[in-house]
Amino acid sequence: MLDSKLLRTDTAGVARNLARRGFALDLVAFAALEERRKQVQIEADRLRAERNATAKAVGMAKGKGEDASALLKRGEELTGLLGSAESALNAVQAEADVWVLGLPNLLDASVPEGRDESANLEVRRHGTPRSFEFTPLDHADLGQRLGLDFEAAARISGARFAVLRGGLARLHRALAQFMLDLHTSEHGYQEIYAPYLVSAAALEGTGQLPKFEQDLFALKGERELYLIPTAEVPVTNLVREQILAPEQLPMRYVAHTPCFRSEAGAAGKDTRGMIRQHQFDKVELVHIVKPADSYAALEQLTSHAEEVLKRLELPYRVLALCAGDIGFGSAKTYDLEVWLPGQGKYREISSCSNCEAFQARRMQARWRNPETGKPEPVHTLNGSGIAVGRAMVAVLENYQNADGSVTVPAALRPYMGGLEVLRPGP
RNA sequence: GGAGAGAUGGCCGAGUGGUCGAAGGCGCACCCCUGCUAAGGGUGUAAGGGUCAAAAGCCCUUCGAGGGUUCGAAUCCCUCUCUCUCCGCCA
Repeated sequence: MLDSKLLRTDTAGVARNLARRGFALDLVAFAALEERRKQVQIEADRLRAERNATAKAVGMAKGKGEDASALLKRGEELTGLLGSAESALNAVQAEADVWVLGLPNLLDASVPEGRDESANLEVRRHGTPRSFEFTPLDHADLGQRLGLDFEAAARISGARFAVLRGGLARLHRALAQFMLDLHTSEHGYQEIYAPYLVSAAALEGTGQLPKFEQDLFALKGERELYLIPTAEVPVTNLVREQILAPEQLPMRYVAHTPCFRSEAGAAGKDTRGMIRQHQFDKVELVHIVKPADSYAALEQLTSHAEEVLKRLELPYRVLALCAGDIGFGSAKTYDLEVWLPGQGKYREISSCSNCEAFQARRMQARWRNPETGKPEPVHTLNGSGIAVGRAMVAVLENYQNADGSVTVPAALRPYMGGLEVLRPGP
């Protein structure tokens, strides 16, 4: 959510910034709505003030034993007027809320111009793609003989699910454990176990609702609950409706959770393999920081995600997403892309974003700024550190051998009971 | 799943229809007193929103949430959520 004061005082500036994303802010409609809201609210406040004063006067008159019938009559009138004024206010307010909640975040000045992913800016590269003396397979072919079973998953759940067996299941677990250990013991994160089912309010806080409901899995039943699309939702919402002391910041959290996405808009994309699934695991990093520190924190968080790839010795590159490709709630995002020999290209494996105060305002997550003495929104950041399923894909493809076996990266061997090579089963 | 109790400010806790945003205490901040320590006295101490260029001021909202009764609701009625206790079941 944008700062409503800024939206009102610098509407043109906001519109210019949002235009970089390709988002057209309708200035005329906004001005009209705002004008209407102002009038209706002033009128409702006025009526309520008079109603309160009248009611108080009734009490005093009765206390003194005076006749209050004129006041009672006026009170009745006011209650009627106030009722309609309030419903008018609620209507305008609801309209304004939907409007404001649908606006994406402002972009940081450093975000490159551009309309789609082709304009993303490569910031740096690490590692060199290995040259193969044989034609590398993609993970789906390779994995089939190692225990990657899409057919079984289809029978159980349908398309876009995977079953992992044996060594592959363990490799998957090893990756998650390795990442958690790295972030908790070397990068200073607190590990979090959080709910996988969350309320609509939590999703509104991090920005998935109201706009992106079609990407979520909602539960049937009386309770309005959704499966989390990322641990960002429960973990960032840890600070919702809180006023934090400056000493509590920064907070750094890491959580390993499954993520559930309906990917409604991605039909036909990446249908092969386990690149795009309805369910996948991710190790997520979240920072809650003072506003002045958030861009330093973004660099730091990104470097923590990169460290995972470095230790796994996987070649990757870092992209600064361009204006048109950046996510709804983010002011600036770096994507990490890992090299996949099977596809012969770099593919997204992590996305690290500074949401500034966008989510904090929606969640009412604040800190007490000692300089002003006032509660002010914190800044929130999140990033994958990293996607477990895609990391496994990258390991399989980059570490494959001519005979269809896969060498276990050195960093993972302690988590695999010392196993050095995953071999195809019979 | 069954039975019961509860939800008030940073915390504890009073308040069952009127001048209550809410007594009292604790905590915290500042000041005074006391040559240290201990004790004492005073003042202040919520969040959100509107108006305003901004501040001050003024106004509105908020006593778990939503609805209702009433001129007026922390207080009465209904629904829901959450917490606690006991029983049952359960990983």
